[in-house]
Amino acid sequence: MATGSFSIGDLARATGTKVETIRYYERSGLLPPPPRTGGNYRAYGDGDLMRLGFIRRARDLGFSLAQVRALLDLADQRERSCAAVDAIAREHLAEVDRKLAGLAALRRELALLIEQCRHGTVAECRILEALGPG
Amino acid sequence: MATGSFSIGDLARATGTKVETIRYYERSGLLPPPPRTGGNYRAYGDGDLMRLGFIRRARDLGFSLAQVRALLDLADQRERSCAAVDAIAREHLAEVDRKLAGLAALRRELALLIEQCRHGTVAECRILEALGPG
DNA sequence: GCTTGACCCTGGAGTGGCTACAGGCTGCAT
DNA sequence: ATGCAGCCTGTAGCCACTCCAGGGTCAAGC
Repeated sequence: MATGSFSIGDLARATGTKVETIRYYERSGLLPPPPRTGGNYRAYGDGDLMRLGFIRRARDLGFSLAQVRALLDLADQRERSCAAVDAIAREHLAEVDRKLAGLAALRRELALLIEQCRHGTVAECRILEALGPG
Repeated sequence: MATGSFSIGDLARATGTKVETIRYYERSGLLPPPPRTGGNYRAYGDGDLMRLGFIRRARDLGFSLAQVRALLDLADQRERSCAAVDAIAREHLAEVDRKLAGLAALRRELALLIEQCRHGTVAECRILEALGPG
């Protein structure tokens, strides 16, 4: 038997999502528009809870909403090969690796800059110097 | 003697910035509105070249435009201690470290997920499973 | 039955940091 | 005179939300 329906606030609490974000996901087509109560409140069911949970976990792993949409679409075609799912995940991993490398390089430069600070006046500041006339 | 003035396109090429971005910086108050030619073209000088160079290098290091603004303001008060400059840089470094840690953790999780893919059908996909009912 | 307060609704605007038009003007070479 | 690159303004779009105003709804307490 189905668990009774619940409000957007309940869904928000259950998934750690803000109410506005849930409505935004609905506008974006990630969540289907749920039925409404007599007072025009959204009435969600367990399916929505699962779907939103999926979205949140994927978002926490850094997938874009477009990627999440693609993953959700794929999840519905249960007989297909999961190669496409794997491809999305691998592409995302590659992107994360690119970001990590960039951020690490940036960190090195930034640390070097800070190291050179001799704590004098602004006029002789090495940090501003390094950013300066280049 | 001053180098003659040059156009926004020249400034863009010299600094590797898009023309639209330069105009955006002007709107945002990061670059002062330059004098105009008879035909209403922006006429930049060497000072602008240096200032935009500074902005670009700071942006490349990941400073926000608000931080860049603060650094530029500080750079003008040449007699002050550069402690404030140091503080901005250190705060940014800390932020970069936070991002690095988060991204590294995310990478680990993502790699684990992908590793488990047995390349079967979507129905038995471990990736979707891991994102799923949780 | 009435009030209070928490919750829900819609629609619109704002965030950062650009980027991309559309529609028109300028400037220089041919 | 003509063509074309480059410049001008103003506006809208991107991502993924987040917040707000101005209202409607509902359950609990008195």
